[in-house]
Amino acid sequence: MDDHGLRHGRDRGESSSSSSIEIQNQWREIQDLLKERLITQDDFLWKLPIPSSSGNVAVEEEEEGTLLKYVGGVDVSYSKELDSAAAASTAACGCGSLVVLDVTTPTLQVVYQDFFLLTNFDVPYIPSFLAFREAPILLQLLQKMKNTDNPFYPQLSFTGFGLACHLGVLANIPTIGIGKNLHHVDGLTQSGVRQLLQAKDSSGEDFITLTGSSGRVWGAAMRSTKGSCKPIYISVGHRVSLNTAIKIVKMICKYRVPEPIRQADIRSRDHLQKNSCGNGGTLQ
DNA sequence: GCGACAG
DNA sequence: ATCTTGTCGC
Repeated sequence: MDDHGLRHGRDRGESSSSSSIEIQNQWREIQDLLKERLITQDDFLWKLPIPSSSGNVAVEEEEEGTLLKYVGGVDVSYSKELDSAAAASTAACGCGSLVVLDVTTPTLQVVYQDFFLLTNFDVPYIPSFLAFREAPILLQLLQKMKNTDNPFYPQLSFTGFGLACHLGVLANIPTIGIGKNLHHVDGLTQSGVRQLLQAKDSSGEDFITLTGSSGRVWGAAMRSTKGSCKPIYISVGHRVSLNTAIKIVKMICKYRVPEPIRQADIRSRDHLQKNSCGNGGTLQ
């Protein structure tokens, strides 16, 4: 995997007993380097399919470019015995997934899926640094498709919140991040979002822009379906503008969580469940 | 200083 | 993230 010279501390042969503070300082440096390479505008020319129940694929009329057809979704599920039982056995304690949906079909058909079972995690989960734990797993799944010239290789991928920038830059793929909860950072609060969303309620718009106290635009909060009062959080990813990200999210929400993420989530959890505990170590 | 804190 | 029962609604 080409990591463009960005390696985790442990890979550079540094002491594995680095303190959490030292690790975080290293990770912050890497995040700063990745940020320099982040593209927050559209850098492609795509025709977006328009949702229709007829089964015929309509596209936005005036647009030129390639039809957006294959959209990926990634996720990592964890077993409850993450740190105890599973760690000592051969059972899987985690599962990374990559799914690809054909968004030109009315049902948003899943046309590809692959999994990566984990028997241990060498990277801890630290808030604000989620990507360092999950991105390496997902990069391998993407790289496997690329190496085999798989025709379903995603033109764009949905990721969990906080992974979009990191994974997008390292895989050089357009990404949109989706969160089910707000990451409290840069002055952003749950109650602040609720208030702004409530105020927007009457104006017809169903989303608000998330601007931190630093002035940085982190993404948007939106009600993805009519019935949901709890918003989803869309993060600015790589090579996709926020406006385009919102458009794309709107066209692939059968439920509150956009379908690529939802399928990646459901299928990784299912695959993990079938390959843990009782079946651990004895199943392929 | 303390608490809160995506997955 | 995961644990866990029922329950309410389309």
